[in-house]
Amino acid sequence: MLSERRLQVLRAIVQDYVGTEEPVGSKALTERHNLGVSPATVRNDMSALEDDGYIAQPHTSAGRIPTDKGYRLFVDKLAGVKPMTAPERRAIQNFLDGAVDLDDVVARTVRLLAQLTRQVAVVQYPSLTRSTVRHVELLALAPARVMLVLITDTGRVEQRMVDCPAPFGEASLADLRARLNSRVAGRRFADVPKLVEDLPDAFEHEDRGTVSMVLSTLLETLVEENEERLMIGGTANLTRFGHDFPLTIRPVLEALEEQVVLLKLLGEAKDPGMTVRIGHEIAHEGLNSTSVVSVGYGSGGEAVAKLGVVGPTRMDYPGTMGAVRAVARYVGQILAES
Amino acid sequence: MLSERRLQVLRAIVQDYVGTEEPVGSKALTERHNLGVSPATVRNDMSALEDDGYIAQPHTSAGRIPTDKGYRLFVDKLAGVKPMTAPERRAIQNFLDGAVDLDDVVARTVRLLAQLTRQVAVVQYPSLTRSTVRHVELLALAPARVMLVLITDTGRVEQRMVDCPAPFGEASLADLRARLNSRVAGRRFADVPKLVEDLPDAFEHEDRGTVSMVLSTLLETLVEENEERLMIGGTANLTRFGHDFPLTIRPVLEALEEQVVLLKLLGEAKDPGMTVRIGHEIAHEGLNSTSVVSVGYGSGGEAVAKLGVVGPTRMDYPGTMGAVRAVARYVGQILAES
DNA sequence: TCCTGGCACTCTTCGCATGCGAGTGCCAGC
DNA sequence: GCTGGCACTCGCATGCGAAGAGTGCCAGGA
Repeated sequence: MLSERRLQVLRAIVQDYVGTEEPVGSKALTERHNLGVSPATVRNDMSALEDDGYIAQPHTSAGRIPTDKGYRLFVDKLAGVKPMTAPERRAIQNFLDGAVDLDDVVARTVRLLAQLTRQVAVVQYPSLTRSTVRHVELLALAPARVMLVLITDTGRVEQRMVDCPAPFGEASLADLRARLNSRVAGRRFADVPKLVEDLPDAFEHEDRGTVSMVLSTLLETLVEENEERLMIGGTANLTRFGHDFPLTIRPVLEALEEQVVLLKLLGEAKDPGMTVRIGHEIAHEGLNSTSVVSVGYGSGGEAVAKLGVVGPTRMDYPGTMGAVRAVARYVGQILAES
Repeated sequence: MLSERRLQVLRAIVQDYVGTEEPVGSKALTERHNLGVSPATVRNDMSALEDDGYIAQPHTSAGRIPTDKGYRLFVDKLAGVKPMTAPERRAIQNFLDGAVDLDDVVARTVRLLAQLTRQVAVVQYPSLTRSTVRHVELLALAPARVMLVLITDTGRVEQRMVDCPAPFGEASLADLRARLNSRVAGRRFADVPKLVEDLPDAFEHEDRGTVSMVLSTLLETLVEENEERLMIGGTANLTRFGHDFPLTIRPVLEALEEQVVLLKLLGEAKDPGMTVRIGHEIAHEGLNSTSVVSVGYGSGGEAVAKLGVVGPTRMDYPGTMGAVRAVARYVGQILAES
């Protein structure tokens, strides 16, 4: 077990390194933090921390930098979440309050988060699977062509085209629309399949094919996982990384474009609260030298999607976590109101 | 006026520079292209080209690189559009054919264009202002709350919430829905305002406020310019630029996030055909060392939106133009079919 | 037992001088 | 108007040495 002072040394190293972006030495440490001991003592502590794998030196006779393990300890034990200041909170609220629709909420959230953290922001669209159905609309575009529009309680709208096997009368359509809505409106997506199971039985034989097809399209839309979209912003902040970074920025940009990777990453964070993944804890190669801070957000008590930030492992964790948490909270409020 | 051979020299310089990314000298030129003259002669030609501002040397005793003016001449006079090969065309078609809805078409187009050109691709969503209305749907979510859903002929769906001044009966809603659709379905957006002008008169006095409000929301949605969205992809290709590029990639990423800038840029290209803007021809600082190749696309004869590519001024213009044109053509077909 | 000052050692970084090579510009000759 | 030759200019890589930062270790003291 590490002594109290060694933990303080580690904390100081992380803070200084995040601030200066340069390996930090024993002398500088004692000057900037009053640890009450001499550089030599700190050197001993550092040596111990290095043996335990919390810090490392890029090359002999350079200062130390934290390892992923070091950051992990820092995040778990040594640092809290820095709360937003009152003006910041007001700014967040003002900025988000202007949103006109769901797309706009997401777009504004991304911009906001990127600006606050000066890093890359990622916001997942409210997921379908946890939401409830607000309304299902059916429109006859042609005698044998129906457009299915699904509206969720989070304001999301999905549409699908259905090519019917047989012409489908306006009356049947109205009937189906009414029956469908009375059964599923307000219900959770997960419950829908069972609720509509026997619906085709209520129709004339000639219409059943079409009804089944509409229903299966609806169910497809509900489960369609790759329809989980997300919005990314603040990629320009990647250039703030290092000086070495042609090498490091590239795979990150590539990973960001592969939304699948990000969705998987967000999905893996089981913790309903905040999750921080650091460096090699992220399976995906190319994000190995980045950290991801993510948290669920949602209207009401339950999280419907995630949002977060991607940045260098050398990031201001307390500040980033504070911003992410605050933004998630306000977005939840906005969604609950609309 | 430049002699034929000098134009050939310019063409050779552009081609070599695009290929090698290094300033090209007189000796290398004569070796790689059989111009039929000696390096000394080429040097004289280069000197003349430099005096006219078509090429420049980064520093004394280095080869020449084309200036923006040089690229302009190259694009206008010296190079054609390189057609896609048959396999490439098949690949484009296959890739786009799998799309399920409008979002998917746009997403696939961006990916495709980025891959083909190995540059940053930009695709504007089919613009509302030039489309026609397919259907307007009204849903009562609460006694005094109506959701307006607008469906366009390009498959785009816009929704807006309307808070009514007074409760609005289901019958009135159905009436309004029917009247509205009979008037505007199939009509161009630009014509809608006049078509619905007198619609409130047909309703009871108590409902007129709500009807007016629904209509004005509809009109707002139609003209809302900042709802012109676009999708961007292939930003990782920016890293292929130079070695110097922490400086150059940053403003480009920033400009790309400012979608306003890109929309303005795409909007400025009046030419219905392909437009190429090179370097300083682009007003926006930060895109000064990039070129933009854009073209309109659309279902049927008319362009409904633009798509294009952003890359370094040092790009393969013929190839890029070929890819952009081909993709635009196929996207148009896809939209016409759906 | 733990902290401290001192000291030698290591390694990176920076500045500077040098040599090389690519490329140019110009000129005289064909 | 083209060509070969030649001197000149720079940028770039290389090598060397000094400076500086930081470490590790050790002996001495609380």
